[in-house]
Amino acid sequence: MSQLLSLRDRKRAETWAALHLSASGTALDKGLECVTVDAVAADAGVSPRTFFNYFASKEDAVLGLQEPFVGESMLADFDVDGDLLASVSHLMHAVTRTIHGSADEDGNRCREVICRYPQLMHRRFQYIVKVEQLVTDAVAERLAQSSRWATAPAGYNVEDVAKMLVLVAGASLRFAIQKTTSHPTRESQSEALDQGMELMRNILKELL
Amino acid sequence: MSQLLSLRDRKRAETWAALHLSASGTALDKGLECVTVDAVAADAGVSPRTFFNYFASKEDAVLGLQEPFVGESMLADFDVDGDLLASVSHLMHAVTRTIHGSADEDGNRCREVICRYPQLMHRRFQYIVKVEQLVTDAVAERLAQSSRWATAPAGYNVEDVAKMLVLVAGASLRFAIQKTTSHPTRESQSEALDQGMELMRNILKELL
DNA sequence: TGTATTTTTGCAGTGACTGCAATAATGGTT
DNA sequence: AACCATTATTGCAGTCACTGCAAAAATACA
Repeated sequence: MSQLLSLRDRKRAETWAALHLSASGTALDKGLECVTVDAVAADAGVSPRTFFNYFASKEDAVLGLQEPFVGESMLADFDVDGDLLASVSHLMHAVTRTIHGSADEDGNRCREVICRYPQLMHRRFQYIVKVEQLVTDAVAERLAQSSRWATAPAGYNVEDVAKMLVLVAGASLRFAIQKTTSHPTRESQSEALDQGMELMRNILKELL
Repeated sequence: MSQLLSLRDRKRAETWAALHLSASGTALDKGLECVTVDAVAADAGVSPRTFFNYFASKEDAVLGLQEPFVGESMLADFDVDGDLLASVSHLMHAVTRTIHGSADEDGNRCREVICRYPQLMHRRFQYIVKVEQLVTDAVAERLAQSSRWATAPAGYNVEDVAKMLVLVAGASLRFAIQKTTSHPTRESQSEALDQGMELMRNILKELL
């Protein structure tokens, strides 16, 4: 188990976690203004300069953000011919989770920090923009292979359709995020996501 | 004409424009890394400290960003019982324009800067989040007075419906923004907005 | 053990941004 | 014109995020 990672990788993971834990903990305990790179680095037992080997900014450390990626497993139950909106929103949800390198227990802590310091949401949105780009590419690839969607409406291409799908599906994701961060309840975010999708359908059915 | 504004207000407007023009001009001519607060302030003939009386950050100066607001005139042709999605997206578009204090001719310059330095888009998104909040409140108020929308679907309230409407309408706005900034054509953004809305309708009709 | 690679670290520097208090400019009043 | 209240500008001193660079330490590998 501990041999799956080399000593180097294990230490890296430990330092990453120590920095993130110190940053988010200090933010909750003493306030975000007390979170300085120097203090966090000292708390984690590394030099301030090393901090930037792990995080591009102190906000990233507080939220434990990492570069998002589209994993193979996430695309497994992506069905172009099924409920496309649901597929896309679930894919976005899955990829969005990859920007949080921390464990699930840490999720509530982060949500609490974001709730107290909404400025941090902005930084998270930056990452979500990256998620949108990644998912758009992945969706476009799937659409291009589908007989139904390979040809887009006149004046548009497959990338446009993918982009629009991601933006619309992203609406329900953002709805779910705003709901769960302003009301830090126990209910899971994927529940909120499905509820948001349902509300969206209800409204749109009336409007189209 | 020049008496409509007091001397103080006129000078303020001039200094604002000088700072913004210097910042965006330097970004285009010499690159964004050459845009420093000191240089911009000197170029505009004010002290560096004064710069921060006008802009909260140097990015704001480059893009000429101002606090968004919902004007009376924007709500004039908002029709709750008509094409609600179109109404909301047009309202969002109108409010989004208020974050750009500069004149229309300056729009292309800013789009060019954003195109060359996509990091700036993030700062703009921060303002768009504010736009979303403002428009959500305005829309919720209108919905509450409407007989059709005053009662939301079970489990949701009017604010939820307004939020979702804004997010969905925002999707077509973001689509239009991405289109026009990656392809800085002459066609107006409101055209792109309507086209995006049309694409969204086409796609959603197939999916609902 | 020796060597190549990666990581950490210190250092010195740039530049954004802030609070504060003095000074100057402006608006309105007598 | 003279006077005062309000508001804007400025300099100063300081904090802190973030960077490039090169030396030193840790790790991997043969």
